[in-house]
Amino acid sequence: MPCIRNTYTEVMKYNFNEIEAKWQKYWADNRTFKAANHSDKPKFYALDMFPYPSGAGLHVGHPLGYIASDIYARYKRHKGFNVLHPMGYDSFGLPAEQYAIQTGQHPALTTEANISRYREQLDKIGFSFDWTREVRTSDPSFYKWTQWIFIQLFNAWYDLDADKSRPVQELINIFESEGNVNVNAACDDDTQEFSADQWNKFSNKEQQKILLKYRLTYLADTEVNWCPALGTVLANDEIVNGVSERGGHPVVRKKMTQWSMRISAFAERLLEGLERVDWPEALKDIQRNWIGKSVGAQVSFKVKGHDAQIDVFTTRPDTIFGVSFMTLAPEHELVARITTEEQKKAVEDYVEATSRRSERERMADVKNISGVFTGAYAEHPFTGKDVPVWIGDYVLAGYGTGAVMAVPCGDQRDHDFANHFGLPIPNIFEGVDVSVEAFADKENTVIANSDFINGMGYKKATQCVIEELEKIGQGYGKINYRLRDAVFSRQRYWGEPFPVYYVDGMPQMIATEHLPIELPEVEKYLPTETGEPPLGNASQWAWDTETNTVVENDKIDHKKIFPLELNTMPGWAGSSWYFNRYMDAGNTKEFASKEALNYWQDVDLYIGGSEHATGHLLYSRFWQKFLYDLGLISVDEYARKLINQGMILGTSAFVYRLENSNTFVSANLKGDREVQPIHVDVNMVNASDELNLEAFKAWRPEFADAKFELEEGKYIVGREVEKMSKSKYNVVSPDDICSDYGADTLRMYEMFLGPLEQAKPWNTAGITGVHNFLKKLWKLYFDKEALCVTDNEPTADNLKTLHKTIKKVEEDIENFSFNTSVSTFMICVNELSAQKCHSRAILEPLVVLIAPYAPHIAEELWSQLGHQESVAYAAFPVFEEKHLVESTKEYPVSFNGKMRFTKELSLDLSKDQIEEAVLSDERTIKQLDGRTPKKVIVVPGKIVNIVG
RNA sequence: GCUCGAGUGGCGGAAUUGGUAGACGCGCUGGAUUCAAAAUCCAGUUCUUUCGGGAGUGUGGGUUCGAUUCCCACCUCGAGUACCA
Repeated sequence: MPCIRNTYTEVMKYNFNEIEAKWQKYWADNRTFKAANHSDKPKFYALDMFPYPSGAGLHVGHPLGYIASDIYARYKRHKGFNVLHPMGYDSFGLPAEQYAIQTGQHPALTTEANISRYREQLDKIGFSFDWTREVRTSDPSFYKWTQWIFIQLFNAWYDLDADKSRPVQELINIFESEGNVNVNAACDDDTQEFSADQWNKFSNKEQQKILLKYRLTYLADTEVNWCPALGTVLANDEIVNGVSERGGHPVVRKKMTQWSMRISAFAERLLEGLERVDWPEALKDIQRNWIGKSVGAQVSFKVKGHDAQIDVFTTRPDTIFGVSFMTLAPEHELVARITTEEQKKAVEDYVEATSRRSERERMADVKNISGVFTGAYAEHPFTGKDVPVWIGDYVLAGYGTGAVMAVPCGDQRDHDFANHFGLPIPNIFEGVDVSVEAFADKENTVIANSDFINGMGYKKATQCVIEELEKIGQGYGKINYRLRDAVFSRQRYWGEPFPVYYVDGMPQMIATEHLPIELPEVEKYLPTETGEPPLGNASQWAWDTETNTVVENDKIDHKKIFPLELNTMPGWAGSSWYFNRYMDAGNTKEFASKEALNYWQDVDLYIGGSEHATGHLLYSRFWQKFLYDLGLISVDEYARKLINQGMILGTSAFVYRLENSNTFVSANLKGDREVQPIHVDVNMVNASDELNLEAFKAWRPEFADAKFELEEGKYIVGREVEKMSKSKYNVVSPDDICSDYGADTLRMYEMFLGPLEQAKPWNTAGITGVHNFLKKLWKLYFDKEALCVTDNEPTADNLKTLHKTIKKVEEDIENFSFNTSVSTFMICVNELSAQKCHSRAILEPLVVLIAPYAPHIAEELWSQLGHQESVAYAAFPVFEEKHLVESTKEYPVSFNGKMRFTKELSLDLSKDQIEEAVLSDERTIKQLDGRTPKKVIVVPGKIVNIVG
């Protein structure tokens, strides 16, 4: 028979599992967090970077940012805002496809399963997401619009005069009436000039080819980063240290026909926009760096004996009289043309040798200087002197013009090259020795031996040289960007298909009303035997222009039925605009309605990792500006404020095996002995770093008969902070924490670990502090029997504690200093417990204060206090200064800046009265030990400092 | 190499515009309660000390009545980038 009394007291315990399940169900049933697209309230859009749903599930590091944004979103609801706080999945990607290759399981199935698992985990943490707006990038209803935006990009060009994107039809109109002579557009470098007449006479195919040179997404032969192991190309931001970011596979340069995005057209605006957003300075720096703006000049050198010129970009036109040779990249198109007979063999060998070297090898030996003389000479634009033309792999084909004017006295690489090959190093600097190293200090430059710019500084000389170059038609001022156009094709299956088919080799867009073009079924997810992307395996992947449907490949007749594009879009396609989709996620007619876009405008708070600095966060800004240019959205920077949450690191545990034995030595006994550290699962180690020996023996067969050297009967593991990962056995799952301590404890502990932006190690041992705090909070409301909240008038101390807390917590949330507000709550509850406060006037506002952090316990307490509605929309308590007013101050009294004692004095006292009171204190007399103070500093309300 | 950022107890970390360094929590020590344990509660916990004090926020200097905070130089660690002309 159950014991009634016992059950009754059980009820009054803080039963977090029951409470959390109850309120999670309540929120879901009542759609508590569904946001309306119309409201009298001010709007607030709190966004998290949506996750890729991996098979491993979430570990405690993942939700950190989500918890922070959730606290902020909940806080804003209390503050009377209409809050949009959505979540979704970036569900196209490599892992699901790699898994499909291994198992044959369709990526859609694994993705679906992973999403369910993620959702389950997220739900357990009690987020206030509006799930009615969920998006998945791999869902046809979503990627329909990704394809739609792609078509808009195809149908647009960049007008540099207007500095915005415009429809291609307008460009065609210009071509028809005046050719391209007056067009100032972002286009391919090899675009030739033509008149209206010429344009009108071009064949349709020729016209299409020319237009591709202008379109914002275009098909072109490009040098790409080919990763053989992954069987696909990679963008620059997907390569780290010369190997693929995912998997660390080698990457080689390869020329391929690929879709590219003309992001370079937006370089200046991407730079400028950074000035207007509240993003971390470090992140802005990374983007600025990546865009890599440099101001200088383009200079043309005629090649002697050839009808050719070498264009170079230089940031130091002022040093043009210091040129003693030129260097071309080995891949430079002029190399073959201008090389003399005598040098031909050497040059060809060198070009051949460098092309065979991988990117990584080239990077690895930057110290080795290599190059070959072409035998050709260029003509200095001012002096007319012969300038020998060399090739060398320190010049990159992909930057600037792929050629440099070498000024060995002013550039260290040129200096090294000149030294190595015995080339002259003419000095054009006043009072500087350049025999040992180059002089690159612009600020202190005084030009000499340089004709019309002698005696000038860097700035003036630069300006003069550019003017002179323009006069003789051999150069002009130019700004160069490091930012390259982004390759947009991937030779993969699990990505958005392009809405593109090919007629006579030219890409054609499928009309938008026929979107989405859904991914076809394939038997194998590997490239075809002929090396085509996986979509080449699809038997039904052709476009019928009459029925406007996807049909069988064998029907292709190149008259009415054409082959479809075999590449798919990269991972960053969907994430480049998803934040706009949340504003109107269900819309089937538009990517989002005008009303919704106008109402929500932009993201007020965006939280995510800084690893997306040069990928997602740059591409999405580019797409936003493009959509803005077309008038489709009303803001050109989509995220006002961005915070990078720091990574939560794992605390790995190690055992130490003696070399060539099966004996494990406790951490403090290893001494100088040769030991091999081995990761052990952190779940087998307790809070005191003590290893569970039985669990360890059972962990793996080879440890079954392990022997141990123990200290005081215990095996103590070594600890090290590392990235949290399966292979390091240091992963902690939020599910376990939720079931052992509850979601509210998890949320508060994650915040309590430290500042949001900072990387910090996870250590489950510390969680009891936060958990105990919640139990203590609970006890303010319940004694053993029942609710013990009274209607008694609060005391002055009660009010002081409450209002101190309101003030601090509000400031902390506004400053995203969530760790300190958790401390503040602890202090508050400690004080109220000591005061034995059970007054409703205090405890009710306290529930609202803590609700953003610990929403489940807050809902339960709120309802126990008699409220029928959710606490989620209760007004945030208002701080009242009057409760904090003090009449006295505990003054710290310092001697020469060192605090020695404190003395309580009335705050009404004047400076002189304070000084007198302190000087007459016996402790002062003792400290001074007979000396006379030289000076007494009194800051009323703050400190007293006695000097002498 | 260049560009950022960070160094505070055994640990995670606090400290408004320069004004009581180490809040809060973990861990540890002692105590209460308990048959015992868990749980809970109380006290202590930077180092050093001859118990008067003395030293102390990576190191060395500087500004100031007073510096974790501002300035200069250096050291260490982390991140980004990598021949960018």
